[in-house]
Amino acid sequence: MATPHQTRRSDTRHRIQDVALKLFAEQGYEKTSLREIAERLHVTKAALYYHFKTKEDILISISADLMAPIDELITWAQGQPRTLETKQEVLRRYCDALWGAADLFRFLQENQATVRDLAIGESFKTRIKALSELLTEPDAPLTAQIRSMTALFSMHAGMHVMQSVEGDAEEKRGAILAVALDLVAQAESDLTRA
Amino acid sequence: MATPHQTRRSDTRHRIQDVALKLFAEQGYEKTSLREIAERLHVTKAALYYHFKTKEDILISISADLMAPIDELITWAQGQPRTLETKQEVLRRYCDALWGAADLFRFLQENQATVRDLAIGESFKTRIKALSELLTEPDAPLTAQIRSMTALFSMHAGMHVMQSVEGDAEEKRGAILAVALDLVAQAESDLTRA
Amino acid sequence: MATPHQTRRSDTRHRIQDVALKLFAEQGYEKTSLREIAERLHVTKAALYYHFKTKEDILISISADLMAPIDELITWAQGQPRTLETKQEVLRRYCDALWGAADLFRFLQENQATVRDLAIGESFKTRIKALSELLTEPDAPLTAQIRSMTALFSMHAGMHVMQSVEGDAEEKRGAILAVALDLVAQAESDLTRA
Amino acid sequence: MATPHQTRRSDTRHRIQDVALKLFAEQGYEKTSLREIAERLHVTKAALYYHFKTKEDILISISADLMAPIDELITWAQGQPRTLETKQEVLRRYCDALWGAADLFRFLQENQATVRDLAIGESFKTRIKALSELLTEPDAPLTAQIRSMTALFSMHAGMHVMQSVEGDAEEKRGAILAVALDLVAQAESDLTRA
DNA sequence: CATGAATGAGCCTTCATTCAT
DNA sequence: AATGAATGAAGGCTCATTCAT
Repeated sequence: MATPHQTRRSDTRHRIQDVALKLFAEQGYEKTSLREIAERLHVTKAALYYHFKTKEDILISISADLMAPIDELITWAQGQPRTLETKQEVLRRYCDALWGAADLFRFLQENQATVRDLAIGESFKTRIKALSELLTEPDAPLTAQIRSMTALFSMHAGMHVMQSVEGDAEEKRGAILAVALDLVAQAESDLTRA
Repeated sequence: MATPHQTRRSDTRHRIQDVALKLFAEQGYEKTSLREIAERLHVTKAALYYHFKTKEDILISISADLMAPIDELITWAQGQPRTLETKQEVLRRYCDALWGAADLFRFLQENQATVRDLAIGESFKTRIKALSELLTEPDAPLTAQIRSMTALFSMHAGMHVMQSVEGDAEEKRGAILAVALDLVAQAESDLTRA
Repeated sequence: MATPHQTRRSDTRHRIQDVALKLFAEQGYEKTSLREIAERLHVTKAALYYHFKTKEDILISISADLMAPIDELITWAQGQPRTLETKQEVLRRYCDALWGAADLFRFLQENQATVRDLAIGESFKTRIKALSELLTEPDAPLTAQIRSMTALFSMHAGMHVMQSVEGDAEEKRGAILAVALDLVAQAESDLTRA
Repeated sequence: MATPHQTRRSDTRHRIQDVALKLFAEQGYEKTSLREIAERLHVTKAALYYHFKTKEDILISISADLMAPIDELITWAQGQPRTLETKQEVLRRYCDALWGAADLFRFLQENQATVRDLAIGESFKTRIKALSELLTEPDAPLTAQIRSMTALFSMHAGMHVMQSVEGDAEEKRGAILAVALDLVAQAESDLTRA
């Protein structure tokens, strides 16, 4: 039973984030103007600036919130032995994280050119690198490395691309994960074979 | 034996296309202004409008030129039996096409949000769909379909992402292709197993 | 024996005035935003509006406080005989007043365009006029009038400009005053010569 | 008989400069918006940006044009012996330059706070310093230095302030110059006396 | 084949100010 | 005595596009 105050307190702030992310994901970052965001919320542009310093700041705040699970995942994984089982658990958890913040990740993937010179670009790149380092060793055979990276990226691609394929969403997600798990397993056997 | 006129005529046109594609790929479509393109070529913005009707038209013309190999590939494949061998040859040729027009495909991948409501968006989507239909059957098990799509998209991703992995470019390209070929092979055996 | 309340009450008010004057003098009136003033004081903009009706009102209140000595000087001088000795004493006292409220006068001089359509513009102009009438007669020869005005303005200019000249601050101030005193003396002899 | 082309060619550019300087001088730099300038010229804001890169650029271009005589004066004077006669000639010419670009100098004086962090601020400061070095020696007695600087600044002040004094404009200008000339003469005799 | 000049729409951002609490 | 939230107006600037020459 939250007090009305507390509830309303950051209400607008959250609504801005929600609408912004929705529009950013739907239309792209540059094509979404602050005017549009403001209008959807029935506030003025200036109101946005009360809550956020800049347009980019809105995005940063969204990312900071939604990226947290990824960070936790990375931290957790770094404390685990680098076994196949760990790697597969990383993928499973990453899959959850991805689907849990689908809009943000869709945005990140579809706006790479834009994101590249925004602050969150570097921040995202860093996480991807950390993840890929958890899945593969720098001295592994090339093919193994590529299988691992493919496992990672197939999940990114899978989120939006597979919409053309018919089937239940949950089922598809499961299948995507299964393929990814298979890929790291193969990568692992590349290692022993080499 | 082209007339000097003809030669010079397409010269500027081509230079515009080259510079535009370079900038589109480097900075993104929206962040590249016609002013910038014109300045690099030491002509005025108005000159661009002599050669192209709109900004988008520049992109369309580039795409029309560079997409031709893909169309040929699709046409060729549609006349072949849908065997594993054909599918793998599709991937091999697609790999060539991708690396042959790397800037364009990099652009397409990094500007999806933008491209989506440009004419070339639909045009590209159509080709991807045609390709994926060549690689997989709609009634195939989900996992097989996903493996095929992953084969396709891993090559897209591979173009830029693998730059962080050390190794000779040609070698990496070979490895990426090998993994993709392997994926369709697995997809094929999913079929027989089902 | 001020009550604690009273003491604290004017505390914030004064701090606002201090910070505002400092920033106005440093950066100019328009380039100093209320946000900036508020931030320096670790209060909100709205707090400023508790103490002052408008931005201009802050300036007016500052000016009202710091201009008092000038008013006293004028009142005093108007009761004196219009001798050279009086005029020189006016300059001496004006010099004190100027240095005593250096920030304000620096602000007034460096923001003339702005000040012109603020209330204090007129108020300042009135005082300058009063002062100049104390130093010179309307029917005096042109040169005499100019010497008197120059005496006045040289002190304004002197405050900031002479910082490039090396030397002890007090010494410079003395020299500036000396030159000014000399100028009115010359103005006076212009009179008798005419 | 200029060709219509040549005449019209930079017509707009010049008209922008004229209107801008007029408004800058009348209202101040910050209080003059590009919208206002554009409206007076019956063009759009964007047209201004065709001719000038930024608002500040308009000012810079104006200053570059109107400051030329000052630069010439400085160059000339630096090639002359540093006699009293030279110094007085400097003042005479400076007086001409000042009245010839009265709007610009009025602007500079009334917008010092603003000008300070504009490019032309430094540029103006440099010239003033050059001029003052022509009029006075760094090792001269303080009073002499102040008299020289006062000579210089009295002319600045004189341009606008003396409007309150009645009398023919030309006559007033002559008187102001006379007082200034007198001041450097006195500065010079301070030297020999010391 | 290309330019010079201009436009209209729109963008992000900042500001002084208000008002209920 | 002060704040949190919001507003309306405006500002400088950039962009794709047009058109007469």
